[in-house]
Amino acid sequence: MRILVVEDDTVAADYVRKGLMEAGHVVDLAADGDLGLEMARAADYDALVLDRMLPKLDGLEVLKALRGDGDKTPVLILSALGEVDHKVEGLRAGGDDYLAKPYSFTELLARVEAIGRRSDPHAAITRLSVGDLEMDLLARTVKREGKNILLQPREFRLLECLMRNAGRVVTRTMLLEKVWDYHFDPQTNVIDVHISRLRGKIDKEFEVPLLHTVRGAGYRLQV
Amino acid sequence: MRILVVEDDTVAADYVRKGLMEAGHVVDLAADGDLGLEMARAADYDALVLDRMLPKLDGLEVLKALRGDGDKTPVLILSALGEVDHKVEGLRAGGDDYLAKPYSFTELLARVEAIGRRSDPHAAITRLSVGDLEMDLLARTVKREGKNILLQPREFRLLECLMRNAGRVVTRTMLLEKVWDYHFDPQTNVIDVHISRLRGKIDKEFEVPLLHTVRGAGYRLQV
DNA sequence: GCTAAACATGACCTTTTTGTCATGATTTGG
DNA sequence: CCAAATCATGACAAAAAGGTCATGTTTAGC
Repeated sequence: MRILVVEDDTVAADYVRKGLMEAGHVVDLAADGDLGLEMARAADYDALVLDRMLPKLDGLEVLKALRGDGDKTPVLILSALGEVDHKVEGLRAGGDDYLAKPYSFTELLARVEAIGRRSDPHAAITRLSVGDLEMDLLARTVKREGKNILLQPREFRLLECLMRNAGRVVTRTMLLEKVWDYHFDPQTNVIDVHISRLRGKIDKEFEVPLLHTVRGAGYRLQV
Repeated sequence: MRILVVEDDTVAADYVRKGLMEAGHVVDLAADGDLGLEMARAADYDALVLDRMLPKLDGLEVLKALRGDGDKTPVLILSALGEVDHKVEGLRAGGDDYLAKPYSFTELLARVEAIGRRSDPHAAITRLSVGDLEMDLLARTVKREGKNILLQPREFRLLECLMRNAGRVVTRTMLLEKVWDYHFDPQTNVIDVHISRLRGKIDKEFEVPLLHTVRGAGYRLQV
């Protein structure tokens, strides 16, 4: 299993990493919340061990940010705060389990393996949403403000790519690769045209535009 | 959420049931391990709350039996035994979480909802297969004998409809409704044509045909 | 404010996909 | 075994989708 441990206490972090590695897992470490969130977003882990108290970005914030992305990676929250209310808070924020310090490593291992076990590798995401824009990958439908929007296949792929990278700039090169399977520059303005057509469907008739142009870079989907 | 509580202490059981019901869940009770196992097998619960110590059949045994069936319903183990080793034992047996008595109801609720949450009711099917024919609804790909088969959108919908009803006859009327959204007879042979084209792709070059004609009725996909 | 680059969009053409028709093959009931 | 019904399939036509181009608009640097 690939596990990301986000923990600022280097002694504890090394201890946990060593133990998990001996149990046959691949372990990455992040020392603060910012880095942890970034790593969790970048790679696809089977489980996260997240310290509650972290520099820069609090553990709960990291968790909320991930869940906000639609990321369902199982998370074990680790904390010195053993009170019931804190546990409840952690679980409500989207945590899968909560372990209070001091903990035994055996228990941590058992719990990480328990939460990771059922993170079905085939539990694919079937829905995406950005603001009031929703996409159902299975039904192949798109809605905004609850109203159905009819997209052509290519437009659908384009929007899917943008939604999967919501909040980030998607470059023209990325679009050509992901949406057109081109690995070269076609020297035409296909992208511009399809962006325009997409805009006409998802933004034109609505108050706030979601599809933003990032001059010189590409496009970004964001509220 | 539908929750099964297996607990012999009627006072505790009622207390838990009352609380869960107030939180908007549907709760069934079982007073011993035998009954609990039987009920868990019979119905499809979103989560199980399983007392560790039970008359007739021990909680861990119930859990092992369920996991042995391949049942993946999330289970919260409840127990007076608070020691680490027991927790580990419970989690190793396939439990998703472990709560030691005495527990606060709020925590129990949070934990049950946490483990149940991921057994997503929207965990839709994303793959279909009939014999060596496989369909990935998300990737929109079809394979037979591991070889990729390229289908047109309408052909894909047609095959999907047939695969979802594999082994059963799918009538022409059903096809018109599900694949063409026609609620009348178009008086043409669209179906015949598309069935023919589909056959050319999924059956023609293979040993055993999967797409069978049921004269006067419709078609059936079967090995 | 002018200019060049980058982007937006309407019009048009090409390709792909879908549907229709005609014809031939197969099945079933009498 | 024959005729009618049912189904299969190749050829063609219509419609839809995708792409290109030309032109207009916006932006950033000077």
